[in-house]
Amino acid sequence: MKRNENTRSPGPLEMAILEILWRQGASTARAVHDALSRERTLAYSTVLTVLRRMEAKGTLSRRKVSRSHVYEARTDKSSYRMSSVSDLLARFFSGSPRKLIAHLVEERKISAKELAKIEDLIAQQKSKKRR
Amino acid sequence: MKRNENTRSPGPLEMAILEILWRQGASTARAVHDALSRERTLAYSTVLTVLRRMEAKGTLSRRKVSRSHVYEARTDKSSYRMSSVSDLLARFFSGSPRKLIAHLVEERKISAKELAKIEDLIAQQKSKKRR
DNA sequence: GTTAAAAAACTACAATTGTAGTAGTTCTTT
DNA sequence: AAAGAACTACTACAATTGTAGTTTTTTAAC
Repeated sequence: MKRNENTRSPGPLEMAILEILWRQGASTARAVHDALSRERTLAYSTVLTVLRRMEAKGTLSRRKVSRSHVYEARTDKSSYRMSSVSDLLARFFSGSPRKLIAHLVEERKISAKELAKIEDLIAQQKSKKRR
Repeated sequence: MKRNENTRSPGPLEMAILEILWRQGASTARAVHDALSRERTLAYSTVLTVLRRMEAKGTLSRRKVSRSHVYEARTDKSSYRMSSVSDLLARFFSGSPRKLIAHLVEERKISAKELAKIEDLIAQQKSKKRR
């Protein structure tokens, strides 16, 4: 296929696993499986396989701790969030944060209280800039 | 595999095709191929295959126009944008638009001029609410 | 030490996506 | 009508992802 310069985003199961690792920090396959099992039914070996693959791809790191392995996300949630926001900006708002904000205040119904908080935020930011 | 309740998001090529259809409206395979060719090199048959698949999946509709087919995105860009924003909110901002806005004003360097425009937007929204 | 439990590794398969070659149809233009 | 051009359809294959059974290895408990 020659799928060069791969930036394919994680599939749903991979994403769920990342989510878990972000939430509970470095975890064993068992712990990940347990967490996933709260939501859906999944064979333990399935989890192992996916963890192994993610490690192979570099998404996760793992280290041996006595009998088992402990997996950890290579990227923290905030980096991931950062690039997700960038993606969204690029894709739908010609890269302009302002346009996204406009979309949010116009399209989502935000309470007056929230709007006030937002105003505060911006005021703060403005004064921060001035200093 | 039994990949039930499929919400798998479009792959990069599919996404690029959607992008093109959104930009130029309903188009023939030829037109899509031409547009794609401006960016990368792709066999015409590749484009045809993907268009056919997207139609099969229901992402696109197509209708015969004389010799060729005209493909059209079943979902417009703004719906797509809407759900992308919802996704992002849910995934990283516990569903709160305010938190996303906070992230934007804090993490992205926004010029004073932009900040002012944003303030206007919010003021407007507030008065709209009052009415 | 032998056995049982826990974990990891190996193997396999189906669906999806990217990619393209090739064969068949249909329209246009002499 | 014959040729050629423009399209579509058919077929195939590799990589990725979801899914899980089976086998092997490791460790803990008799």
